Amino acid sequence: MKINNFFESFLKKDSFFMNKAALMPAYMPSAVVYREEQLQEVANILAPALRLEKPSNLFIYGKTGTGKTLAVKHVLESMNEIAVKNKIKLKTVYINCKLKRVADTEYRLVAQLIKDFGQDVPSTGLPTDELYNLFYQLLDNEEQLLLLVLDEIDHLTKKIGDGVLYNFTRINAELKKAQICLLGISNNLIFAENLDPRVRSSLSEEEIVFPPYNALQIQDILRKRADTAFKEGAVQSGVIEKCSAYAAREHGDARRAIDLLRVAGEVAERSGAAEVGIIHLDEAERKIESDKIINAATSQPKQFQLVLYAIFLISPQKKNIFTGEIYELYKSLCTRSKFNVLTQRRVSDILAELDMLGIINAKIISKGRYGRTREVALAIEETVLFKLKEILEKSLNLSS
DNA sequence: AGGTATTCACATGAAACTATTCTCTGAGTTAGG
DNA sequence: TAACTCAGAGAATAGTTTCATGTGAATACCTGT
Repeated sequence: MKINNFFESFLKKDSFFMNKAALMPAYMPSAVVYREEQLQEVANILAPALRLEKPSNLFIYGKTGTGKTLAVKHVLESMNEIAVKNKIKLKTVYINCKLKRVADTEYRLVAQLIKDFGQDVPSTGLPTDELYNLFYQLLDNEEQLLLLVLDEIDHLTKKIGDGVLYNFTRINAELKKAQICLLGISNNLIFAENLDPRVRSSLSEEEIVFPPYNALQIQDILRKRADTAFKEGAVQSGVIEKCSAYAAREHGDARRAIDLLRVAGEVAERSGAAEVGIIHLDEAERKIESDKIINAATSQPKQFQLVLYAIFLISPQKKNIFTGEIYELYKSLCTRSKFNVLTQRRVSDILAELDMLGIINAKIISKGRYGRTREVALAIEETVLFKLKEILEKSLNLSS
């Protein structure tokens, strides 16, 4: 009954949101603003594709939330439109290499490509070169040009090296009828430096850098999104300004600003406030931070959680913890709760990964005569720590 | 005192192994003609 | 004889282990003054 009442009043109370999708990460606005220059450049470079001449391979750099993906998708879309209208055999494929279990290995990348050509391949069991062969056949059975966008390409090479890219750059030589043009997108500005020189030179025949947005631009972007997302008058004045100031201070990350605004809206709505105010922004920022960390921690495998839990246990007494101490405690935790014990080698890697996730701060120090080790400290707030600790205890079902 | 050499406690790298998931193949089995 | 079943071989992948090598600076050990 109580629940019923709750839903009733939930329905009656009208939401701030008109179209929340406009603040979701997947949203594609109809126009890209403040990226005209880059947009034009991309278009210039890719335009020959419409005449079925292979454009230069293109490489796009820029930090997160600078509109790279958006701009490229826009260009692709309009090229597709024109290609369809004029019956040009141009095919564009967009692949995000970061997506786990979709395109984060060589095999899966090619499998994904084949899928885009309308064929299905098993997720495992076949040799990789068979996939390549199938892909060649599909591609080469008619005269066409493939525009292949590899988003977050740095993740791919970090994980499996640049051999794949080398293969792709060489494909053209083997194709008879079709042509393939590569377009890489990377968040990492120095990504190409540790790439095979051959790959680098052929991959980045052209390069475009996307600069961060400045505060005013973010503000404008934000306001446009907010206009579609929120109902009239739902957002207090000053909120958008503050929100964009936050994001600009970081590094001009528009996505973060948009997330922040959406979460602030949700927070405000849940707390029953009359409109979205500046207080909600602060809370939203905290919530995003803590959600991110809790999410990261709980989605890790059990062994990671055990290591993390060991750190939790030691941290109240000591500020700087060393690998050895963590490992000892971890070992006893394992035996006590009947998990198998991993080697110190592995735990060392796990610590490095926890550091990457931003859950701990690990610094490698030398204690001179007393060896070299990681100096580990927790990187999370008290409140989050408590919550996380509880969750871990439950999921590992150990207490005390 | 000043300079080298040691030494610790891990870090870092490479290769190999394990378990799981999946396909493909061919031998053996079954059922229908 | 065609269709079916099922075990075994081969792949891809994630997570580890094993073995080998690297490393920064506090100490131990010299050395000459």
